[in-house]
Amino acid sequence: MATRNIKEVAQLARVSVGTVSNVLNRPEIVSPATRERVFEAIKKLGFVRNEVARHLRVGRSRTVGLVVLDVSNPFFVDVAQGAESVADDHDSMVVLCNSAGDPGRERRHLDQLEQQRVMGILITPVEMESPWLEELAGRGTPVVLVDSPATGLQCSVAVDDRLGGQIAGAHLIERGHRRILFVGGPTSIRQVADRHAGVSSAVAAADGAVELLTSTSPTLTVAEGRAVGERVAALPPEERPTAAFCANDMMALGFLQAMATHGLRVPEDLAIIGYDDIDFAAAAAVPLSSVRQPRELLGRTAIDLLLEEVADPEQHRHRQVIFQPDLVIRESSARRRDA
Amino acid sequence: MATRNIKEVAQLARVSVGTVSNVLNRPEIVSPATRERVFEAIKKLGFVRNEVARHLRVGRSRTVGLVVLDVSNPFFVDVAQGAESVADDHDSMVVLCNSAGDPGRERRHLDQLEQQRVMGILITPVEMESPWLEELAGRGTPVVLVDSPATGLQCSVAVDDRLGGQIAGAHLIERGHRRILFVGGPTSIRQVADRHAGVSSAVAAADGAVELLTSTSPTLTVAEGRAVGERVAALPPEERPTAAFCANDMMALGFLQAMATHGLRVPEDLAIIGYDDIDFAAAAAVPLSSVRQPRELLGRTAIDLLLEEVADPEQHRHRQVIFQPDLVIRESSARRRDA
DNA sequence: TTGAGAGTTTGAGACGATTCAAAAGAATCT
DNA sequence: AGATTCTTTTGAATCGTCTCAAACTCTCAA
Repeated sequence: MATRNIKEVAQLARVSVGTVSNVLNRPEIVSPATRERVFEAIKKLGFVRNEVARHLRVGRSRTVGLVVLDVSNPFFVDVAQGAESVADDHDSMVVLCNSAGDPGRERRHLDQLEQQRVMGILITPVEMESPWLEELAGRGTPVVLVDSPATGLQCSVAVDDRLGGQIAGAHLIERGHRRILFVGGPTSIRQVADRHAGVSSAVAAADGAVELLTSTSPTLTVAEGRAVGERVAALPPEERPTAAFCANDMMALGFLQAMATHGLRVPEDLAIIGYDDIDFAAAAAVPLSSVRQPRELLGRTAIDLLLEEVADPEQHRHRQVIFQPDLVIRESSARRRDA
Repeated sequence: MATRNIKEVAQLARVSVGTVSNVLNRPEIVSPATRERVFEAIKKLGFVRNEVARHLRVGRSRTVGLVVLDVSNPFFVDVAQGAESVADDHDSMVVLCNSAGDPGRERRHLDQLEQQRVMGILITPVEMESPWLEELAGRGTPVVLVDSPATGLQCSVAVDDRLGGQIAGAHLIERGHRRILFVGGPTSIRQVADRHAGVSSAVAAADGAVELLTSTSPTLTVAEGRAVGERVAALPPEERPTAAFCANDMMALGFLQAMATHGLRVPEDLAIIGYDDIDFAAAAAVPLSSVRQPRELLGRTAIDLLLEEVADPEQHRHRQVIFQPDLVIRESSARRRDA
C-alpha cells in the first residue's frame, strides 16, 4: 500500500530517478552531498527497493532453487544449509522446495522456479531419467544435480554410493554376518540402486559364503523402516537375517524401533547399519553405525558449481564432482558375530 | 538465453500480445481456433511465462516467506510442511528462511523478502520485541507470528508454552521428583521464558517441597544439551537433580546422550522430558517423554490467517490463535521415584 | 439498409528500476 | 575569456506482462 518508489524518492530529494538509482547501485559516483540527500529521502519515505522490477530490467535474479527429495530428512537439511552458507556470501537466497519423492510435485516446483527466472536450480531428482531437466537447462536455467548421477549434460555433485554400500557390506561380513538384509526404497532412486549394487559386490566378493536379501519400499521414511522391521521381527529366528543395511538413517531408525518393540537385541540378535550419518543416528536407542556423507560440503560444492556456470556460461565446462563416503562404526554393528 | 517472450509467441501465432495474455489468463474468452494457434506457438517456442514481469504488473507475488529459528530442528520442518501444504492448494510457494537464532540473519532475510515483495511473511522471531516487524507490516507486508506472542498488531498462532511447562513440571512432581533442572536456551526467546515460567508455577504449587534449578545456554541445540548433560553428570550424586526438563527435544536428546556416555541410567538415575515431540524423540536411546505441539497445524493455521488478511485487508481483524500442548509419556520419565 | 448487440481482438499505456548517451556544471590551464 | 577536461546529473528507452477502452466482425431484427 504505502510502498514508495524510486520516483517519489527522487522528487523528495529533488534529483532525477537516474541519480537515485546511482545512489543505490554505485554510490561512489554520486557527489557526497546529493548522496546524503537521497539517503535522507529514502529513510523519510521508508523506501524499499523493488527487487522484482530490478530483476526484470537486469535480467537475472539472485535466488537459487534447491529441490530436495524429502525436507524432513535431516540429510537434505544439512545439504541445504551448506548451500545457503555459500549463497549468503554472494547475497543470494536459496529457496528450498520439497518434491517429497513425487514426480508431479517436482515438476510443479521446477515450473514455478523457471517462471520466477531463478538464477539456477540445484536438484536431487526423483527419477534417474528426467528430460524435463534437460529442456530446462536448454532454455537457459542452469541446473546442478545434487547427489545424483552424472549425465554429462550438466554439473553434478555426488557421493560414491556404490562404494558406500560396499564399505557397509564389507564391514558386516567382516563382523561375521552371513545373512544380510538390504532395506531399501524404490530402485528407481539411483542412490538406492547404487547402495544395493555396492553391498552386492561386497557379498559377491565373499565367494558365496554370504546371502543377501533385499526388501524394497515405496519411500525411505522412518515409518517404512519400522514396517520392514516388523516383518523381519515376525520371521522365525532361523530365517531372520543377522544384519540389516538400511538405505538411509531414517529407515534404520524405524527398523531399530521395530526391533526394540519386539524385544530383539541390537546388535546381538540383529546388527543394523544406516546411511547418511545424520545427527540423530548417534542419539538413537542403540547408537547407529552409518555410512557418512559430507552433507554440507555437497551443498556448498553444488552451489559453487552453479555460480561458476552463471558467472561465465561460455567458458563453463560441466563437471562431475564425486566425494567418498566413510564408515562410522557405533554400537549397532559393533559386536562380532560367530557364524 | 533462449527465453522467448509473449511478443514472439504473438508473432508466430499471428495475433496480438493482448490475445496471448488472454489465452494465458482467461482462455475462455478467446475463440477456440485462436486459442489453439497460440498454444501451438507456445509449445513450438518453448515459451515459459515470466512470472517476474507478471508480478511487477499485477503488484503482488504468490510467494510467502517463512522465517524460522532453526531449520535443523524438525519441529520447524514440520511447521513448514504444514504451511506448504496449504500454500500448494493456493498455488503459492513457501520460501523457507533460517534465521538460526541470529537477529542479523533474521533482519537480512526480512529485507530480502520485502524487496521481493512477497505476499506475506510468517515468522518465529528471534527476539520478543521487534520494531522491524511492525515497520514491515506498516509498509504493507502482512506478517503472521508463528509460535510467538500476540502483540495485537498482527495475527499470530502459538501454543500455550506456559501450560506446556506446567504440565511437564506437574508430571515430574507427580512422579516423585523433588529436584528438577530446567535446561533452557536464552530467556530472550519467549518460548524458553514461558516454558520456564510454566514449570516454575508447577513447582510453586508444590509448596516449597520441590527445588527448581535452571541452566541457560546460548542455543537450543543437541550439542548444548549434551554440554549441559556433561556438567550435570559430573556433579556428585547428592547435588544432582533427579529430573531434567529440556526446552526442546534437540537439547533433551543431547542431554540424554551425555547421560549414556557417563553411565547414568535414564530414568532411574535421572528422568528426562523434552518439548515438541519431534519424530526422533520416540526413537531415542531411551524413548523420550515430551510435550507435544500441533506442529503442522501451527503452520497451516498461520498461512490461513495470512491468506485471509491478503484476501481482504480492509475487513481483516488481527487474530491470535492459541493451541494447547499435551504430554506424551514415554520411558524417559516413566518410573516413579521414591523421595 | 441500417442499427443493435454479442463476441473477439487489438494495442497503447502502465508497473518500477536500470542504463547510458548526452547535457550541464565545475575545475584547470593557456 | 576561452578552451579543455573531468565530474555529476539527467531523462528517455527498456525489460515482459497485464489491463482496458476501443475497434472490429458477425448475426439478426427492424
